[in-house]
Amino acid sequence: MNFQQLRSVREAARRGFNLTEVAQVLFTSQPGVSRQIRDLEEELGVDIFERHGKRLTGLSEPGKGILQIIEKLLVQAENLQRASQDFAGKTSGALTIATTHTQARYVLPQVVQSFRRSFPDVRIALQQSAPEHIAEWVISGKADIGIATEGLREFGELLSFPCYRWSHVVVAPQGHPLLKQTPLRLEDLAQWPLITYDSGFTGRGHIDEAFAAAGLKPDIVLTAMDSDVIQQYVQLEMGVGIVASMAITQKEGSLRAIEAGHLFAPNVTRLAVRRGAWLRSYALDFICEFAPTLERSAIITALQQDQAPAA
Amino acid sequence: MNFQQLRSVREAARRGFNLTEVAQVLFTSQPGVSRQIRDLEEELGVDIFERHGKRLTGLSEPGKGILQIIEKLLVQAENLQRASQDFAGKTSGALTIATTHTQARYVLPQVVQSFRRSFPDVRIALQQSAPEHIAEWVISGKADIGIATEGLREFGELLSFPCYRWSHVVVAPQGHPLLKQTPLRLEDLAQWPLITYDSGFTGRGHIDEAFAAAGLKPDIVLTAMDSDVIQQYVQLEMGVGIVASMAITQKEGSLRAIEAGHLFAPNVTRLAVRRGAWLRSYALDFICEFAPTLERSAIITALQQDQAPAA
DNA sequence: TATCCTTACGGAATTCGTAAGCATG
DNA sequence: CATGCTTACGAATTCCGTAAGGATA
Repeated sequence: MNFQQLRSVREAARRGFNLTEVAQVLFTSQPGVSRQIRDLEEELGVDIFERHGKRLTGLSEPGKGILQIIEKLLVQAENLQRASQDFAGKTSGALTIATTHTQARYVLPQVVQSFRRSFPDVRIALQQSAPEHIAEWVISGKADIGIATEGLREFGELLSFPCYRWSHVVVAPQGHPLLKQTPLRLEDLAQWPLITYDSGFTGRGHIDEAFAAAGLKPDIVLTAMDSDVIQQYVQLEMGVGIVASMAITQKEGSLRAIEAGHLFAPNVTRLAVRRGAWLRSYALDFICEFAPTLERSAIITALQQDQAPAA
Repeated sequence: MNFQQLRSVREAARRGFNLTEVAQVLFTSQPGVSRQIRDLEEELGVDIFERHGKRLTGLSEPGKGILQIIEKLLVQAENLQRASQDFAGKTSGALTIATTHTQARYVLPQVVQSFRRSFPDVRIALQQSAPEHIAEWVISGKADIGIATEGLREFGELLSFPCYRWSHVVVAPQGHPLLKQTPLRLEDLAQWPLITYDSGFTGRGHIDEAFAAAGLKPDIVLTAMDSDVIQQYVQLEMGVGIVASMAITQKEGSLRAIEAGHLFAPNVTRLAVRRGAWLRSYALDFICEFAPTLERSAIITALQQDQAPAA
């Protein structure tokens, strides 16, 4: 049993059982991968993969259990490397953050900027995608940190912290009748075509809930993943926008914003890391910078728990 | 990085940093071990061990953290082997049970016997020792299962289950005056020289507590780890014995027993396994046989949690 | 001085990539 | 027939044990 064999198995499962692809990812030859897997199967005495003739088609039933263990083992192997780099005083490394557009565009810039000043040798990668994929990236180890408002709490493999609260804001073109309605009511809002986030994004859930609770059927004419896109279409007078308050930068030419915290439930942006993973020292610094309410020691303690307490 | 390097480091820490000894345990040469460790330290860029000149004397500060990760990694490696053996349908293997004399002598025989009938190919090892060592053995992976009445609950690394309750029994030679005292009171007992377990063994704690709570100072003339030894000395009329009820087999010649459940707090024998460890299928069977109140699925679920929930 | 770790060296085993062969969809 | 896995083979590397050297308590 060796690490190359284990990596081959893990990668095969991740890359859809295509060993040619696995070989490329692992910078080795395809026959090499083929043998790594065969050798491991032989040593363990178990077929890890289902085969149709010569092609791998999926995991066998035991293979699923074995893969779980292999993943844990390789996580520890990566932890070992990272911990060592920390102990060796290395200030270089990588930090991959999976997050949504709103965070990446409006919230992270300041944090990233100050982080870069503290750790100029760390390469930062912002992986932007949908909340459910953010969780996936962190769980698989492709991202070190996930930041999103939705979709991070449902996973036992993740450890997530609340970071800050925010509320929604209504945006409308200058001179729009809604701007005179004070205080703004949901009924007023429901009169107009609306533009907001795709479902599952950036607090969209709370928007739907608020309208449903009021027995209103809003006319949502356009949805997007992206606050900028929404505001762009508001500017084109296609409707009234509902966006996260962070997305209002005061510079949006003819657009005007109305606080809507009283209409929709407040949102909490969360930061998630993989349970059992070692975070490089600078990653902890990043987290503390992003969520100053978190204690460094509290994060470390929580990370020790490899698994969620049973319900 | 390879497994032999990791094993060398773990074993060096376990064997008091004597590489010659490590080499013997790992069935390899001493220079080999020396190089494994040096290579790993070089690759990780961290000195894992403290050195005085050429000799290893202890773990470095980073080494402590690194060792923790290595231990977790190697546990997963062992899990992988065991899980594979299960999946491969292997009915052979080993089962090491660390336990106290009382369990090994009076409780386990039936269980072991029936287990042997079900799994004739499994080699069973009973490791008999003091409760604190039992925990140690299970934590280090040298034993699969620990069974004891005391000293298993204090370790976050262990997952322990209550198995059965029992109480103490007073034993005295035939014709002893105490046998007429009905019901038996603590005050009566305190009149006589007593023989019971060493402190930390087999519910001794509850005995001390009971006397202390009653403001009595018992005259404990002899202590032993072992119910047989205690009864032997009672037979020699050196005093009155207090032993676990399981140790009364009805065949002890001239000795008579008196229930003492009303005098001392009841005891619960617990069974412990290492968190995060894979238990061979037959080990689960053994546990269920030993503690029929436990559900197989409940054990598996609990084992998934690698770490104790934070306090 | 006895124990213990490191260095040096050479043979053996393993590893790995290329090329060819064969099954699958 | 194009893609994908296996087998075969040879070169290069790595691994590991023996023997000798040097430090420590």
